[in-house]
This record gives sequence, structure tokens and C-alpha cells, in this order.
Amino acid sequence: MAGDVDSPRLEDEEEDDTDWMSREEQGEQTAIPGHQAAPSFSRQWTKSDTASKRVIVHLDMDCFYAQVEMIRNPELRDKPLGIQQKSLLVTCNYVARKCGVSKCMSIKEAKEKFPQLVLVSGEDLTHYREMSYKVTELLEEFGVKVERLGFDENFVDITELVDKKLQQQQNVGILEVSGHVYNNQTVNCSDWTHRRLVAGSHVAADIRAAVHSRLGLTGCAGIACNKVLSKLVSGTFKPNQQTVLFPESINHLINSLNHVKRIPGIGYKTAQRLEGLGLSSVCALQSCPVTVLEKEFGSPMAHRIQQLSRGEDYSPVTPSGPPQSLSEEDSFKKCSTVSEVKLKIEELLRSLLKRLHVDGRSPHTLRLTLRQSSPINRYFNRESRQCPIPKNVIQNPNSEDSFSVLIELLMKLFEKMIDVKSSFHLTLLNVCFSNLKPAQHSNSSRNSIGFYLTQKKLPSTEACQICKDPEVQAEEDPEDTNPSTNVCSVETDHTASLSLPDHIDMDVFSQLPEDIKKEILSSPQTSTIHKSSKSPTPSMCPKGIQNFFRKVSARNPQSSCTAGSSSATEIPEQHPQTMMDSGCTRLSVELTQQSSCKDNESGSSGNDTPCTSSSVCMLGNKQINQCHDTDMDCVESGDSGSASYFPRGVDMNVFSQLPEELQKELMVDWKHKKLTPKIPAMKSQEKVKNTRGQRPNSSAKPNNLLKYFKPG
DNA sequence: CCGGGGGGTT
DNA sequence: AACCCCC
Repeated sequence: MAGDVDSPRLEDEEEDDTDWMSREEQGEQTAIPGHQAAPSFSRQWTKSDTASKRVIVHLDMDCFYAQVEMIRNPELRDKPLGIQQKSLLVTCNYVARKCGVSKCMSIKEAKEKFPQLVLVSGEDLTHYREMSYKVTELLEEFGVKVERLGFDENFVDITELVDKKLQQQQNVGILEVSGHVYNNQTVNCSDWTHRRLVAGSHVAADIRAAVHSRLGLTGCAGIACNKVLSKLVSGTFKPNQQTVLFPESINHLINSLNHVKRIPGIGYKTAQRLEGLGLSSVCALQSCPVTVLEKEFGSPMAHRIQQLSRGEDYSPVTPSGPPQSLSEEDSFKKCSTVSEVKLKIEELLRSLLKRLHVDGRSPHTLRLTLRQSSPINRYFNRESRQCPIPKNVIQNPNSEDSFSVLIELLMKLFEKMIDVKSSFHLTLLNVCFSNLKPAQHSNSSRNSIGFYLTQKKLPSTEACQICKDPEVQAEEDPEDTNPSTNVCSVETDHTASLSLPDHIDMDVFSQLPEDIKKEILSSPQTSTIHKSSKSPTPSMCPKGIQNFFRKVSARNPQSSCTAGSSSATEIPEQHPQTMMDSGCTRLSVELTQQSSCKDNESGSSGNDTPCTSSSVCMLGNKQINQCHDTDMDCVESGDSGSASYFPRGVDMNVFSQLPEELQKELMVDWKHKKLTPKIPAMKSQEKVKNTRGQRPNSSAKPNNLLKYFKPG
């Protein structure tokens, strides 16, 4: 599409330090071999960054919040439902839309239009967030890269799936499109690109079917050769339908946009600036001399937006992984005393700490954001201050002490922005935990085979996201030397690994596959990888594993935990000196049984998780809680309920060689939610259309990991 | 231009 | 820490 390659003027001359993305994305294409001069971050994606023939799906859930509420309360199904946040109607179901209600109306207006509108408060995002991640995780089960965009949209790169499909069906010309074709274009059976997109439409249909049968959600999909186009085309047929875009109609699609603002990637500010240049139509932007744009926006941005205006988008689908920050906010009409502020902040902090506990990672940064009401310029007057979180709080965020320490910190941050001696008028407060790193574990639970699972390599200057050990890490706190955590010193000396720590059962070790034993006992670079998993079902195979790798490598280009593509040639070589550099390879799977509870219903041990029984599993440095909620299928019980998120730092080379059962155990998602809920709404009204995965009675199953450990 | 998020870059 | 983007 858009044939001309026209290598962009290279005006960017920053050093070529991170070339990681192009390696992963460019596939076999070797255009412009000479210069990959890649500026590290604000780089423009060029054609050489992505294989030219991708198939991208944009999946957009229909009125997401409303759907979630309708699942929570099926009685709302056929009522006109609106979701309310403060005085705004953020979304509404399609019953309501028929009645003239629409998104982003004020509550007042909506009620005027349709007084019988049923309103549900949507200020607490918990349920939406949970469902949102279930969708993403489900998509990842297809073994593809998934990028989240907000709570209700996902990009999925299905290129590999399409390739496989085409290989399988060889010349069997099933060329019926699933769903709509944009602009009613005719399919050209002899066109390869058409065939791939047609195959993509079937994958997209499978995906939507899975999301519907497993989660009870409907949505729209757009299938195209890149992200912008897939996103633009996904909305053409609105509720619960899908549309594929063939290259010949790209111009039709992009030119159907009335304003540059409508192009995803061009936001309010950029659109304003473009208008200032007299460029408000897509057409005008397309034909504007780049130099003009460069003057206004700088070169990278200039090229970016002009490419977008032509429907070109070389940016890869970047796996999102777990959130990089957790925040809670509240807005209000007025808040003008310190005690009020403190109360609000306490509230926000309390719920944040709950979420944090579930998440399992530790935040190293705390931020307070506020918005002051100002007569002029009433929007965008947000300010924030942030500070590091003290070590003791990081280690034990849920203690009584930590709470008050955090509150004190927040109030200090507050006073950095607001002179409490003068009067003030706030309309919003936000508390945010960021810089999330795997939790440190305390001594007692540290030893197990898991000990070997995480992989560490520390770039000398930067803290490794994967390894959290303070001794090794060039942490922001230089004197953060906690003598009690001695993990790395042991591991750094490789021979030390040979003597298994006390807590490890030799029986466990002996049950490991030979490969792993070897790997544990030998240097990391000897490791071999084989895609062991004979996937039980082609499309549902828990290949999210590989995905994890992409996440790590995408986020931590410098870490040694790259790799993860399925092709053996792309396995990253591990540097021999890794060990000497204080890195080490370890497989870290620690498990402690929190109590022998299987029927222990009181659950809420210490906190408010809805568990009826639970166990805690340490993966790498991250604690994972496995909880067995009565309403949910257990992780180890379902064939399809594989989690897709792994703590950073799991060595997939090792992981893939573990016995399948053990793998399943490990695939607990990071926020210890079960993946496949039984949907109440569906149980009651629909017959079980759960085609796959009759799960073999969850509760009876023992925790398979246990057999790898000593009873005590 | 108003909600409660999330992402990224300088 | 401010600014941009997205929903």
C-alpha cells in the first residue's frame, strides 16, 4: 500500500543505541540496509521497522462500561442504561441510544431526552478494569501481541496467525470474507494482500467469538494492515460487527474524515496547531510540504502526522503488559481546607493500597496531582509533585506505619504546590503509584526451585527492571544495602547454585526435566530452547508465554531477557560474562502454602481479597497470590484459562521446558485474578455455549506445584 | 472540556 | 514536572 518508500529525510542524528524494535519488527525485510540510525525514543517508525505486510486487528468493545454493568446485573439488559460519572454520562447501552441518548451527554441533557433512563454510577472503575484485563489476557491466549488502548480497545497483531492459516489451507481458496468489506470493495482472489486480510477477517471473527463466549462481551473489529487503519475501519459498522479494509480503499477511508482531529494520533493540541497553519482537512495535511510541518512540529512529529494523514502507520503493536502505574482520583466542586484534602487523600490512598496488594508489585514513586479551580483557563491546570517511596514502606506497604508515612509524604507534596496559609480551591486530587517493580521477598520464602528462574543482567548504569535485588541493582538509593537480602551474592557465584538451598527438595529437583537441571547447573548460554508445547488447540494455545518475552524485551531493551520470538534464530544470545557482571540466571518459582486451606473459607487473610482459599507463589521476585474464588474457575483447573501475564524476569527458555502441569501452575496472572469467570448472566440466560474447556472440576485439583516442594 | 483512568516524551 | 497522546 502507498507504494512509495521514500526513505524519510534523516534529520535525526542521535546515536544509534536502541535498535531493538526494528530487529523484532522488520521481519525479513531489509530495506535501506545502510542506515538504521535510530533515535532512541522519539523515533519515527519507518517502513523498515515493520514487515510490510502485517495484519492488524483493532478490537473495540461496544459501550464497554455499560456491558460490564449489564453482566453484573442482567436485569439491566433490556433497559435503557447509562453510566454516570459525576454529572457526565460517559456511555450508555444501545437500548438507551435508540431513545436518543448518547455518549458524553450531561446527565441533565440525557434525562431530558429520556427520563426513564436508568443510571448506574461508573466512578469506581474496579469492575471495568478487571474485565478489561480479562479481554486483553484472552486475546493474548491466541499467541499474539496485544496492545491496550484504554480499557475497551486492543490492537492485535495477527500476522503470524494469518500466515499459519494460509499455509494450512494452501491453495484451498476459501475466500469468503467474514464480516463486512469496507467500501464494498470486491475481493481479488489472486491478490496476496487480499487473501491475507480475508484470512485475517476469519481470525478476527474467531477472536470476537471467543471474547463473547468466554466473557460475554460484544465488540467491533477492524482488520487492516496497520494500527491507524484498523482503528479507523473498526467503527464503520457499529455494534458487534467487523470490517476489513483492503489497500485500494485506504484513501476512501482516510478522506472520509472531515477533520484532522479525527485521525487517531492527532489530538486536541496538534489539531489546534494544524488549524493555525490552515490545515484542518486531511487532504490539506496530506499535501502540505513537510518543511512547513517541520517548522511547526519538529521533524519526527511532522513526518508522523503526515504519514498518519495518508493512513500510513509503521508503529508496531507493542504488548502492554501490566499497568505501569496505579492511580486513583476524585474530582469535586470544591475542596478548600487542609483537613478536607487529607481526608480525600486518605480515601484515595486506601483504595490504591488495596489494588497494590492485589497487584503484588512494589511502587517506588509516589505522586500527587491536583487541579485548582481558576477563573481563567479552567482546564488543564493540573500540577503534580512526586517523590521516592522510602524503603521500609516499599517492603511493607500495607502496614499501619506505611499508611501514615505515605499520608505524610502526600501532604508534604501537597504543600509544595499549595500554600496552605492562603486560601485555595481544589477541584481534583489524584494519588499515583508508579515505577512499579517486582516485589522484594523476604528471606523465608525465597528459596525454592524458583530461585533459578529469573534472569538477571544488569546494565551497569541502570537498574534492572527484572532483578530487584538491592545489592545488585544500581538503585536510585545508593545506600540501599539490605544485608538480609543476600540472594544475588549467592547467585553471582555460579557454583553456589550447585548446592541447593535447604528449602528445596531434592526430589523436586530430580523431577525437573533434564534440560532444566542442566540449565540450572550450567551456564546460561548453553540453554537450548524448543517450543515444547504441543498446543492442544491451535488457536488457544497458551502462547502468551512468548508474549511475555516480547513485553520484557520491549520494555527493557537493555536487559538480557529479550528473545521470545518463536524462531530459533532469534533467541538472544546470552553473554558469557553475564554471570560475572553480577547477572545470573535463575528459575524462580517459589511457593509457600499460606495455610493448608482448601476449605478455609474465612479467606480474607489480612486483607480483603475475595478468596476462599489461597496460596502464594513467588515468581522471580514477585509474589503471586493464587486465590481460589468460589465463583471462578481455578487456574489449574482449566485448559483454556491460562494466564498471560508473568512477572518480569521469568526466563522463558527455562519456562518452556518445564512440565506442562508446572507451566500451568506458573501461569497465574499477575493480579491473581482467575482468567475465565463463569459469567452469571450467561449461565442463567444462555445455555452453555462454552464450546471448549469443560473444566475438570476445579476445586478438587491439588496444587501441582506442591509436589515440587517439601511438605513443610 | 469533564470523567477516571492509562500511555509516552522532553 | 510538564507536556503530549488515547479511551
